[in-house]
Amino acid sequence: MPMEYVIKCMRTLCPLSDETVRELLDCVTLCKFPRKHLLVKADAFCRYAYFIEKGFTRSYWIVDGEEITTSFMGEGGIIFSMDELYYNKKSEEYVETLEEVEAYRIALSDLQRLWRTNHELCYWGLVIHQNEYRRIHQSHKERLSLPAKERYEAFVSQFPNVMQRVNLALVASYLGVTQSTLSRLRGMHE
Amino acid sequence: MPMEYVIKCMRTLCPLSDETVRELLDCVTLCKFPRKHLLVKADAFCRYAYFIEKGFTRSYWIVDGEEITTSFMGEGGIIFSMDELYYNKKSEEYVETLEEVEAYRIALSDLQRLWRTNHELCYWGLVIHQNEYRRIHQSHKERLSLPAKERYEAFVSQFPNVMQRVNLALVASYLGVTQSTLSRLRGMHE
DNA sequence: CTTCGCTTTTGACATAGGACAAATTTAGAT
DNA sequence: ATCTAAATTTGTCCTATGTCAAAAGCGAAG
Repeated sequence: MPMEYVIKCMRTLCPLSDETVRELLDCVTLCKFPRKHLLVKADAFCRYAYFIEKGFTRSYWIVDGEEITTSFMGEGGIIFSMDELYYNKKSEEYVETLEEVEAYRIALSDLQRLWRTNHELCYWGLVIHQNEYRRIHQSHKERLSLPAKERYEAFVSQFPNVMQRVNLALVASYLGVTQSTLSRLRGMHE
Repeated sequence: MPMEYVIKCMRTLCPLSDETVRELLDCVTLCKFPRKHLLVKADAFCRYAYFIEKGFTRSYWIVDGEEITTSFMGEGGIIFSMDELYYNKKSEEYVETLEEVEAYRIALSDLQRLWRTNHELCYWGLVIHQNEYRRIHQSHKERLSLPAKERYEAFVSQFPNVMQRVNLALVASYLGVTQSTLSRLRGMHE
């Protein structure tokens, strides 16, 4: 059955009738991408969102030539350009695969249409936005109130597997410190 | 007509039929609050969301005795505790009025019910979450990539009227600097 | 097993912004 | 106008983190 894992994740968030799932499946194509593939490019339209069935990605900006990682996304997650989906503008962010990725692709126009016409999917969209909003709000708080070392520790306990799967520099830019500083931080205390 | 301004704002975000507006109005009560009133308290349930018709509020955390302002909200905005609305947990944040506020109050349970039963309102909920998510994501980027002075300048041009309406310390904690630093920053260059 | 390239660690020094306290300005009350 | 409390500015010193560059470490390809 296609989208098994993705659908399971969606159904943990809110109820979706079989009819709704069928509607969604009608709009979806399975794709495979190699490691280091750019799913979304800055300053371009991408036209699709991706439901990750397998693999791992990161989103980042380039500011003054520096990459700033803004999020990591794994199985069950959904990838898209906010600028494009919300405002029909070119993306400001990149999204790249960190491993080989299997994902279900959906046209942004279909996703928008489904949100407008199908209440269940609209509610699911609301719920993922709520969760994401809460998450980013929390990390905002941590950035304002915790010193770098504790932010690192919070990161490790929130994403225990990520440190093994990606290299230091990416996590450093996610935490808002330099790679050297992060290296020193984790050198301390064990 | 009640909720004139609020409804107008909502309708700039997405279409709402008169029937839907009536449904919403049925759940809503007008309230007035004095300056410095706590609309939402941390570590407590508040049970309501507020549509601001007139006035100005701020949300904040208290971390180690320090207040950290996380957002300002004015006319047309909606106030609620994420923890409570999303997860039925006690609020972690405070929300206080910075001026006299007129707001329409709705029970969180009614808001949740409306989102579940009324597609138009659910879609409106999705849109406000999209916008808020985009905004916080952007400010996250600024915090990671801009030095304090430029973040201050970005703040001033984004909320030109806020600096006049609130005192320095609140903006400082919003920007993640101390009051003295912010004072020095704006002293520079004019 | 050696080599080449990538990643991480370490070192020396520089600096933005923090902490704390005092001085000054501003704005309500009387 | 005057007094008082609150808000802002300023001074001094301090620390966490940045910058830049060099040195290790490590893993895949020959």
